[in-house]
Amino acid sequence: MATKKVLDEKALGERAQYFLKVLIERYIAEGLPVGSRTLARDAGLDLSPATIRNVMADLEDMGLITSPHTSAGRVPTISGYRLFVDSLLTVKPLAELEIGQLREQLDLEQEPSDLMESASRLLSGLTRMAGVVMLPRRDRIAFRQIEFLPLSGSRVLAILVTSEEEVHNRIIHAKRVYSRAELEQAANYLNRTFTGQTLEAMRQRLFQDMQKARADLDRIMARAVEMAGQVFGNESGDSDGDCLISGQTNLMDFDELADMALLRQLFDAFAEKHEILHLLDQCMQADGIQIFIGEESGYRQLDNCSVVTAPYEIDNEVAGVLGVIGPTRMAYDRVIPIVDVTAKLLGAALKRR
Amino acid sequence: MATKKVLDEKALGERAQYFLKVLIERYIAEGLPVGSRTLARDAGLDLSPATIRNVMADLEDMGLITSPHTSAGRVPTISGYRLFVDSLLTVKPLAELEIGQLREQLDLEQEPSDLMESASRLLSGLTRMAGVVMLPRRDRIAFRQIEFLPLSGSRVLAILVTSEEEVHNRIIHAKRVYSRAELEQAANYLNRTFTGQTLEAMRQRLFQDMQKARADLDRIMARAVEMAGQVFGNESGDSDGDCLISGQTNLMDFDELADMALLRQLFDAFAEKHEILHLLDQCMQADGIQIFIGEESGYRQLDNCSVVTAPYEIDNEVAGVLGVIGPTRMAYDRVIPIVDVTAKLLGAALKRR
DNA sequence: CATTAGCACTCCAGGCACGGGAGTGCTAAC
DNA sequence: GTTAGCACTCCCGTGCCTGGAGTGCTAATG
Repeated sequence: MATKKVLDEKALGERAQYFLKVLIERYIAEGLPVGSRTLARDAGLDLSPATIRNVMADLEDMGLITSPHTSAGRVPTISGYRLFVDSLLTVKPLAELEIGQLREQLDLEQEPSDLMESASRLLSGLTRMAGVVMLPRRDRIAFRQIEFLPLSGSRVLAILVTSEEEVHNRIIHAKRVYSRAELEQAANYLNRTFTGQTLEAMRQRLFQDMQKARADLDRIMARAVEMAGQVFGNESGDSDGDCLISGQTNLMDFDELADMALLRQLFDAFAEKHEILHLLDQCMQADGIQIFIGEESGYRQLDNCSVVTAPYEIDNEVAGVLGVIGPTRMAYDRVIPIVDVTAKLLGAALKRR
Repeated sequence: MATKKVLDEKALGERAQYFLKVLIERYIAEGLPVGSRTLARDAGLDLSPATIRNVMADLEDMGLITSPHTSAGRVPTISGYRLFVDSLLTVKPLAELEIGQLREQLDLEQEPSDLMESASRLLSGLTRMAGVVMLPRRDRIAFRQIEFLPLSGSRVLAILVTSEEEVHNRIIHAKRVYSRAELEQAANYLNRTFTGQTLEAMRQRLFQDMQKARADLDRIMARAVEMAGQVFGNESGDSDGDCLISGQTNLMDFDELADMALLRQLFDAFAEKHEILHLLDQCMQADGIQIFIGEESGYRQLDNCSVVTAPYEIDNEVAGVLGVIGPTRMAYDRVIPIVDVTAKLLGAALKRR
C-alpha cells in the first residue's frame, strides 16, 4: 500500500534515489548489471540484500532500471540516466591544473580553424570518446572584408574575410571580363556598406537588393551586389554550417557499441555530418550544457549513444556548439565539466584574436 | 621425385596455374575455403577430386595456398594472390556505358577540389570499398598568381592561385604594417618572376634568395621574397601533401575485417592519413597500376587489406595517385579497370580547366 | 606415370545436457 | 520497515557427441 501510494505520487523516496545513484555509478564504472548484494555493499548503509531488492523492485516499476534477464542484476534505463543526470549527479569540477593544461593547448593555435580542430581533439583525447565542434554559424559571424581577383577568362576569385579572421574563397563566373579596377570598385562598395554586419544579415540584404533591382543602385553597386550574391548563393547552397569530428575511432573500443551494423550507421552519420549538425543546432537555443541520452536525440544512429554539448560564446553571444559523443554508459560526472570548460576556453581563445 | 624436380625448378605446371586461378576466383567470389571436390567441379576439366588434391598439395608446398586447418579447403596466400594478379588475372574492361557514366559524374564538378572528392566517392561507390585520392603534389603544380591583402594589425592574407585554379590562403605575420600599394608591388614582383614554375621550384628558389640575401635584391624584392617565404614555410611545415578518403565505412561490412582491434588501427590510419599518403607516394614512381597485397604494403594496419592504385596525369605528367583500399579478398578483375579508368578520367577532367 | 578409388583420419560446427553461480521474488518471522 | 530463508529462473561455461567436409596416403588402373 505504502509503496503504491509513493508510486502514484511519483515521489521517489530519498533513499531510493540514493540507491539509484549508487547503482548507476557502479554500472558506469563496471559495465556489468548490478545485483542486490553488490549494491548493498556499495551503498555503505548497513542493509541486507533483501531490503535492497525491495527498493530495486520499486525502481524497476518506475521504469528507472531494468534487468536484462531474470537473474541478472539491474541496468539503468534511459529515464534512469535522465533522473541521474538531472538531479542526482555530483559533477566534480576539473582541477585548476587540468584547466591550465587545456588553456595552454588551445593557446598554441593561431588560426581559428586550427583552434576548432584542436578543441575537438582535446575533447576526444580527454574523454576517450568522440569530440565534435560545430563551426561558428554564419548568422553569428560578422562580415569584415571582401575582395575580388580576376582569374583567367571571366572567372573571378572572391575572398571573404570574417571578423574571426577566417578566410573563405569561392570562384564565381562573371558575365563578362572585368578589369582589376572594376573589381576593386565593387569590393570597395561592399566593404563600405556591410562591414560589421553578420553574414546572414548581409545575405538577406543582398538578395533583397537583387530582386528589387532598385533604381537608386548605380551600375557599380548593381555589379557588386550581383557578384556578392553569387558568393553567398553558392555558399548557402552546399552547406549551412559545418563541424569537426575527431576521435571517432575511440568509440570502437566500447563493447556496448560492438555491433558492426549499428557502428557502421554511426560512422556513416559522422561522415555525412548532416544529422549531427542538425542535432548540434538544436543545442544552440538552450544555453548551457545540454545532454541527450540514448534515443532522446531522435536519431536512430545515436540510440546507444549519449551526447553532451555546450555552446561557446564570442562577445557574450552564442556562436556555436561543441560536445562529446559516447556510449550511453559514460562517466557523465567527468564529461560534463570537460565539455563545459572546453566551451568556455574556446570562446575565450576565439575572442582574443 | 618428379614433383620434387618441378618444385626445384620453380616451374609451375600450366595446369596447376590454371587450378590456382580457378581456386582464387572461387574464393574471391564465395569467401569460403575451396575444397578439392568444389575445385574439380569448377575447373571444368573432367578430373576427380583426388587428382586435384595432388595438385593442391603441390600448390601448398610452393606457398601459394594454405588450409586454415586440417580439414578445410584451401585459401590463397599472399604469394598466391601475387601470382594470380601478376600473370593469371583476366581483367574485364569496363563497358562503354559505365565509362560514360563515370565521365558524366566527373564532368558535373566545377572546382578541382570537388573533382577529387567526387573521384574518391566514385571509387568507393563502384567498388563498395574505400576510395582514396591523393591531391596533386606541390612539385607538380604550377604557380599562377599570388596576392596579398592587408588585414588588421600587421597581418597579411596571402592568396595563392595555382594553374589548376585551386586557391590556397594563409595568414602571415609581417614585420610591420604594409600599405595596400606596397603589398601589390610585392605581389607583382612575385607574379612576374615565378609564373609557370612549379611550386616546389618556387619554394626552393625563394629559400635560396632568402639565405643569400643577395645584393641585387632591392627592397621590394626582398620584402616579396620574405613574405612568400612565410607562405611556403608554413605550408610545407604542416603537410607535404594531402588525400581524400571516402567510403571507409564500406569496409565494416567485410567479415575478414571484423576484428575490432584491427579495424580500429585501420581507421586510425585513415584519420591520420600520414601513412596512407606515404604509401601513395611510392606509387607515383612506378607508373601504371600498382597493387599491394596484404603485408606487401609494409604497414601493419593494412595487413588484411589490398591497395590498388593508379597515377593520374595532367599534361602527360604524373600529378598524383588514386586508388582503392579493401580486403585482400577483393574482385581484382573488377577493381583494377575501375581504378584505371577513373585515373584517366580524372586526369582528363583536370586538364579541361 | 598420371589418374583414380578407397579409406582412415582430422577438424570444425552445431546441438544437447549438465551444473554452478548469480540474482530474483515471495513469504514469514523479527 | 527489515531481514532470513527458500524456491525458482536464467545465463554461461564445459564436456560430449555427431555429421559433414576435406585431407593424405596407398594401391590399383589404363
